[in-house]
Amino acid sequence: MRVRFAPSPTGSLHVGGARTALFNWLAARHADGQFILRLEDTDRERSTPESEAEILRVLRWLGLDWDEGPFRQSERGEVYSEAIATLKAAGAVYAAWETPEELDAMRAQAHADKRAPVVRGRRDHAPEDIAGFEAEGRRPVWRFAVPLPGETVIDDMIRGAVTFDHAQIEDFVVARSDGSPTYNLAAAVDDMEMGITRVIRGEDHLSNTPKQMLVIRALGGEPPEYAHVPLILGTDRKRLSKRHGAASVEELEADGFLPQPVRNALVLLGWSYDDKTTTFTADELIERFDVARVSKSPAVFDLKKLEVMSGRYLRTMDPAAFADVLVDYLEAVGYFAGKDPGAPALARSTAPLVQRKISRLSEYERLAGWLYRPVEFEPEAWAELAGDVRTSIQCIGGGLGRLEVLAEFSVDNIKDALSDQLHIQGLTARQFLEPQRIALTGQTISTGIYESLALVGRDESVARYRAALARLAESWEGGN
RNA sequence: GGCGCAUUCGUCUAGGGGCCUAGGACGCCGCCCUCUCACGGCGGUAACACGGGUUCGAAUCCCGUAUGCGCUACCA
Repeated sequence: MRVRFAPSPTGSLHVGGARTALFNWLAARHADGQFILRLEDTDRERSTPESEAEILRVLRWLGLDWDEGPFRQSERGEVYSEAIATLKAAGAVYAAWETPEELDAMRAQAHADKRAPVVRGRRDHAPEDIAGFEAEGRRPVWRFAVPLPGETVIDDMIRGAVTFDHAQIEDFVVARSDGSPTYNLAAAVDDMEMGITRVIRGEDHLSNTPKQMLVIRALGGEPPEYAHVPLILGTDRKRLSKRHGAASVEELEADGFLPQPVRNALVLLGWSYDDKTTTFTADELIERFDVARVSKSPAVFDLKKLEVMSGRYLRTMDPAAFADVLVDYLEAVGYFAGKDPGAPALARSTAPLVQRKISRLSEYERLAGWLYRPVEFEPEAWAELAGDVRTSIQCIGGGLGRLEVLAEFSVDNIKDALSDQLHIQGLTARQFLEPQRIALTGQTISTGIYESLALVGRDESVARYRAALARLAESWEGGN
């Protein structure tokens, strides 16, 4: 089996495109076939090299390696010229001289008559008329002569038979007036020429398919199998786009998601293995994926679900591997810029403190940000302390007294000492420990208290406790 | 407007005539655990778009309606 992914490099890879790529890749790997990458860059206005590079980068990030390509349609001009010549020779296409204004008028009229807005060019111009057109510098487009009457049936792997009446298909343009091929010509020719046996693509291409089948047959080829997958929607049930938040894979990456859970979430958009399994390894996907099982109806992309999968994945990771991806991520997003040279090492040592608590790498800062700066109280955190200054001072002071004299500043010792102290003071763990957390971190949410204390060490811990106490004392006096 | 596709809990879905008083997962609600945030455990809430058929029997098949989406370019 030979499949292809054929994005147009006019932006970054969005979630829908990524899923299509994934489905194709899985189909190829499952059947031990080839996955071909082809850039459909015939739109010179919108295609950019940056976009192409980004798409390639993201595919690699997702782990979707291709066997052939990337091919660029912009470099295959001769192939299309030949195909167009063949079609001309076979009489399958004809020159059409209609001006844009005439075409608009035809379509407007069809709309007014409640008819299908199909364009059929005039094919009965007198030779002298044509000479006249040419004399004024006009060049014709070449339109495909859709056979009438007739119909084309797509035997879609997902939807079953879909029939299109030729009366509803216009004589679509195959070659522009400058001779360049249009999408429907180029895609058809490439699929044929590249020996593609199965086309898996978005449902938005369903109505193009009969046109491409017509071209392939006119060229003497046999169309591949088709599988049109439903579109992916945003939470407003509109086709997913930039305005739906993280709609591109690039953004998901920046938001701290790893490729494995992203893949897992994408594949489950429209496909399922059974009624229970929700996580798969890459190998399991390759073994189990079957495009015929893809659902017919569109799915809403739910970031929350991705987050859950991501969190689960992170938690099951080997701690060393987790530390690696965490540090790599922080490095990549520039987290260490302007920080102490020891910051990456610090991040690595704190990885175990956050692994169970975050669902995406970008949440690291929320929990561990305090480690990278001098004490700096979040307004809510300070408010919590200042709400009951006397108690806060008692708790922090009580904790300080124990920490200062601890023989070995280890997690276990800290825990024992503080637990003992809270009993002595007759407080609940929460009442007693919260002020400690705030004194140490300045945050209401942080890494675990005992681990955090042990990590920064006695000197730093004591210094932070004292600073908090001093500030509390000030506000106490100020308040009296 | 034309053509096409789709329609099961809020979301992703299982289901392909009797196994369905519709199953799972996420979310949500409650409880437990608990040093915050989380994690984890337990329990609960919640759906076959509507109307006709076909059939002994329909979420499953057919028709219609409604709604949504896609295409409707010398874009891809």
